[in-house]
Amino acid sequence: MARSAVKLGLIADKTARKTTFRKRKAGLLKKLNELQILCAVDVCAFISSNFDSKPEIWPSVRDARGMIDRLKNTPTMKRNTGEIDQETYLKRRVKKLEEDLKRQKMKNQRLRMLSLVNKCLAESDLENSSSNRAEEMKVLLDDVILIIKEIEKTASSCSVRSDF
Amino acid sequence: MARSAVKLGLIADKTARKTTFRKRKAGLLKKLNELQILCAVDVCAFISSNFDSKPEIWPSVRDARGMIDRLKNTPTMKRNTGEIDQETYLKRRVKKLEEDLKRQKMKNQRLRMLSLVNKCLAESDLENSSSNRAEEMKVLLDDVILIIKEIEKTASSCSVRSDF
DNA sequence: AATGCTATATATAATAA
DNA sequence: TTTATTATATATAGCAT
Repeated sequence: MARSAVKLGLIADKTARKTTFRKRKAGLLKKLNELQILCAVDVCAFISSNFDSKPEIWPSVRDARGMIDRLKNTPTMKRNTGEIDQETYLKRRVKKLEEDLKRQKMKNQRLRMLSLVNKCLAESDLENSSSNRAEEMKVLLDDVILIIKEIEKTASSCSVRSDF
Repeated sequence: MARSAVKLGLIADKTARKTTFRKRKAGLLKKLNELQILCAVDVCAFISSNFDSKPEIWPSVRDARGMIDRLKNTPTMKRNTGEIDQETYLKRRVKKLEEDLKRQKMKNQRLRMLSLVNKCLAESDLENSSSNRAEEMKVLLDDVILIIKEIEKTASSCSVRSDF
């Protein structure tokens, strides 16, 4: 994004790739930090590369915990109680929309769970096994369990939009 | 980053905050995507806010899997092939015990997950058998099972990191 | 290999529609 | 309220160190 525009594809030269990686990773982390502070939202990211010996995990484990709490408490969407004044055509359209939304919700939940498992793996792989870490690990696993239970409960209810 | 520089702090006005959030979230996801493609690294991020009803989770399941694979292959210690004095011998014993501990921890994790999967499957079979909800649930659980298998593989081939 | 330095490419804050 | 348009602020690609 400077002297010349770069095409979106793997950078062939390994040295150049590593340089770009280091610069962009730094930029990305800065942006994450800004987003978190400016907008009061929770953000969590992992960057795994063979340039760094350890994956970058951002922000701290403690903050990641807060993030998980928020995910746990994600509210189920209010039902749309709109009156039905049209015929079968409209009903079908509504039904289809609801199905799409449900599918999206399931997908999101799968992703949430994957992220959590990912987090567990990262912790157990990367942190050495001091007792504190083990304890934190257990808390994380408990969160996974809660979310799985939540999936079970909400499988029959509907939820809302996603951005993409 | 435009008409004026903004100070790094919570944006007071909620409307402005939301606008900034949406824009920056989009920018961030774009950067994540670019970093992943340009540098061939695995990236995983999520953003939880009360502007969006659902937490933003990035990237796809497929890429999250790749991420897990990479974490699995996190470099293990260099093996010292030199002479083995008493200290080295003891270090190895300690290391072995740590490995055993870790393996046990992974095993416990696996067992807990398996137990949950079984429970979910059982209840999923009992309820809502008329809809394809059960089918969706099974797809979800298949993911869990795959992850568990990966964990299992990791546990059986893991070694403890040497750098502390 | 890592860091410093610009010229450009992008991101985005303020504004308009 | 969201979306489009800019004027600026930032990020960063290519080099030099």
